[in-house]
Amino acid sequence: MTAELPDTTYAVLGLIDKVPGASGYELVAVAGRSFAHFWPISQTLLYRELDRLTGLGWVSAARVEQLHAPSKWTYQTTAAGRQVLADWLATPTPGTSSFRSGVLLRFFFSYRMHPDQVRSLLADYRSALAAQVEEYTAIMDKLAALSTPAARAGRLAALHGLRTAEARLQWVEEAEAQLEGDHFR
Amino acid sequence: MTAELPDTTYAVLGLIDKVPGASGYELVAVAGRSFAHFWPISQTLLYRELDRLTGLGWVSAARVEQLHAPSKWTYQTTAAGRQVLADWLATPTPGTSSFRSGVLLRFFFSYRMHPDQVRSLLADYRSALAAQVEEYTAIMDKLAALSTPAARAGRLAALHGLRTAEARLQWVEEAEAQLEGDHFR
DNA sequence: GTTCCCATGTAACCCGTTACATGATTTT
DNA sequence: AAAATCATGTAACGGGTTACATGGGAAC
Repeated sequence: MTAELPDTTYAVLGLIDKVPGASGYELVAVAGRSFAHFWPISQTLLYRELDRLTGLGWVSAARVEQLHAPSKWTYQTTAAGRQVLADWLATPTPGTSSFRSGVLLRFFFSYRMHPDQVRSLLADYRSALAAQVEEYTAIMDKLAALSTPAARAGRLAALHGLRTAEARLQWVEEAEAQLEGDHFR
Repeated sequence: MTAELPDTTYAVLGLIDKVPGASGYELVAVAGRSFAHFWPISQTLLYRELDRLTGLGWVSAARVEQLHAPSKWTYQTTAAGRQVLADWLATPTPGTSSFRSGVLLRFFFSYRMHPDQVRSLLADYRSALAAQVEEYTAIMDKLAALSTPAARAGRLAALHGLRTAEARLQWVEEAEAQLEGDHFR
């Protein structure tokens, strides 16, 4: 009967649970560094979820005055919030992750492009993927030192991105090989 | 000055260009079978784009009366529409594909779960990925016979999905191995 | 003295979704 | 008689985005 909240709400709840006592501003930064890779949220949205979560009584907000910076609100999960988080984590996940790729969409219509355009589309995709590989590798390196359960989870999440990007780089190779091969048929 | 239309508009435009003379109903079905895997759109949205495209003069609509079924509208790209499509295909793609994964989001908070819950999360993910492998393999098999440029593009798009799903299955293996290994530390 | 960081918020928009309505025709 | 297929559409909602506003303290 709980009106079906979006996963984003639980994402923010989980983040506050993970980083208690952080301000909205800090949470935006942490979200950008952590789960943004598989669950991006904008600043506006995060602040909206903060309001919702306090309204629901799942997190509590406390005003903190600062000397060398503006005053801020800090957040913590309540007992009710932690229970809700645990319940959400226990519910089976609708496995299908939503995915939209502008590259693949264009590639799907590549028969309407000049071969050079297709080549440059693939080249751009390759460098975007290479950047991803760098990014995920850097995250894993940074977390390699830590041995907490949270760090282990983060490392494996990054590994998921890494394996995905690597496989797609391999695909670029295959696609390029196939396109060049067809010139001689 | 062309007001920045969403990629979905061009997706539908490209589809009409690919399957000229199809009805909205048929286009919904074709979209579901083809680019839905990397660019899903609902029926309502597709019909809305049909209105927009005719309004822009990029496609023309013709009423067709049928004997054994209700009358229908059929669509074709105009010369202007084909030009717009070519222009869109020529513009560099903002490489970053948007991706949201409920599985990874939960996994990111897996340190708040019982080990059995993590196991079942991974198991569910594995079977979802296995289903994807089946799906993409089936598409590639179906297109293997055809040697048109469009079929080749579709086959490679499916291969992209296949390679991605395979890599993620491999990741599930790695994740499971790591979780079980940690029991003895 | 301008620019960057901290900190929170408002306004407007629209893409995309789900649910539902309608009605004819063909198949079971 | 019921169910599936063809065919198009309406209504309502909300999640997520971009752009912008504000204001103080710190750094260059």
